Amino acid sequence: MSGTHQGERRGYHHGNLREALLDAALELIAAKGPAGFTIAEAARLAGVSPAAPYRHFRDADDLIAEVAVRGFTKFADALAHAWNDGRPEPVRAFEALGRAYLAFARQEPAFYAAMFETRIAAESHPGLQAAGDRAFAVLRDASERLSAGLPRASRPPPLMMALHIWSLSHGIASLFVRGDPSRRKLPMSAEDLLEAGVLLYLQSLGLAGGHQSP
Amino acid sequence: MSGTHQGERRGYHHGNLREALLDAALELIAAKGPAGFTIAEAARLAGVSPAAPYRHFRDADDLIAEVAVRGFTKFADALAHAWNDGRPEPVRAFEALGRAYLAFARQEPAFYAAMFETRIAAESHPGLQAAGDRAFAVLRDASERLSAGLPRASRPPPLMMALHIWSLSHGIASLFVRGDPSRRKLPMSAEDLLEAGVLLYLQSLGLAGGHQSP
DNA sequence: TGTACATCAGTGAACGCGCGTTCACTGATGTAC
DNA sequence: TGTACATCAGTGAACGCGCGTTCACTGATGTAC
Repeated sequence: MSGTHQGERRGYHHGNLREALLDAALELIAAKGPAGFTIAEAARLAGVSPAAPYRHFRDADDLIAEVAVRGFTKFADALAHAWNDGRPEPVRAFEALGRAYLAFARQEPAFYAAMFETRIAAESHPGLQAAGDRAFAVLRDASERLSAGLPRASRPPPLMMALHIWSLSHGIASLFVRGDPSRRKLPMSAEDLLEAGVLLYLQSLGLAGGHQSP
Repeated sequence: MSGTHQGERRGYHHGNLREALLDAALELIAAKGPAGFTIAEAARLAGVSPAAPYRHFRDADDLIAEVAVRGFTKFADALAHAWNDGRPEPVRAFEALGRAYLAFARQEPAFYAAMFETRIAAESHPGLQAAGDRAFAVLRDASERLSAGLPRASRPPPLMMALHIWSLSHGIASLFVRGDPSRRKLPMSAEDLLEAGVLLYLQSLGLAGGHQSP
């Protein structure tokens, strides 16, 4: 994935500037937050004049939106892989999904920040809304599957269930996972906190019937 | 100089510049997000030269941290008022607490952003950590009260319970409540989403036993 | 196969801008006597 | 009560900086014939 790093100076034409700028943006966001990113510095990191990025992106928001789109795509893939179509067993797969959510926030803080901590209007960048929807769809599908195993009376709307789990995961990720100095300490790991929360939630629905999983 | 607010120009000395700068910061954060705030613009809004703020704040982070401290204080008050010491009845009071959480995020988006969407290190500003802790303590105390009413076997650690509710509330607030164009639409109100989530959660503990509250 | 030409992608210089920050200053306010 | 003086709080000019953005340009690449 690194793409362009070793001494393959290609002379006048960079050859892969678009990708190099997206990489640079990730690096800068990781180091200084989404607000610390500038087009000029990304160009410098890519070894290119400050005017060059304008051949590929309209402005900084356009570039960050593209980072967010790619982040959502990776995110959706990671969630789908963890859910694994409900195998080997829906409740366990659902817990794996939660762990994958936090793992992404932990391992890809720059993507996560571009996806959730910027104020770019989804309408202005067409693919963005769709990419976010694809990630959410994994959660919604998983919720539907879990819900289908319940007696009709105690069956909650799967969409609501997905929103609850997403909100809980995002809340834990943004309060406790990020490596920033401003985050506060937890008496347990974020993963354990989320898993306990999800288990209690499912328990109230009659799933995961009360056992404390080891 | 457009004059300050109502003709109370006090001449050379502003008289209340510190407060005026904090107000200006709130206004700017509300309009452009925490990243859009600058000392120079706050000075302009307060009708004062760009050097004046340095008599009161070391730099922009120092000012924003002070906004965050005041935000946490207001937030703690609002939560405590809603919880009302568990009256008239703990579960209902707990739901009121959740509504108060979202109401604050909705009505004071600038405070909320200063509190949760900036990257100021809590250690660098001494009062900040303490102010945040005071707000969280309301939630923790409420959780302790609820937990105390449970049979010892099914009693979860109150701290964990408070962290779950806080995370769920914060997740819903940051994903769905803010007035930004980037937020996505919900098929229900954020308040209803949170209330349903809290009820299901409490239900799993044996509280709020399964009834759908009107 | 070679050449002329079109298009593409990056250059480098320049500009205006707003910001952070410093400095010696000065008007206003408070206080000792 | 008046006056001298100290302290406080804001001024205004200045600086260096990095950013966004533009422009005519030019080297590199692709293609028609």
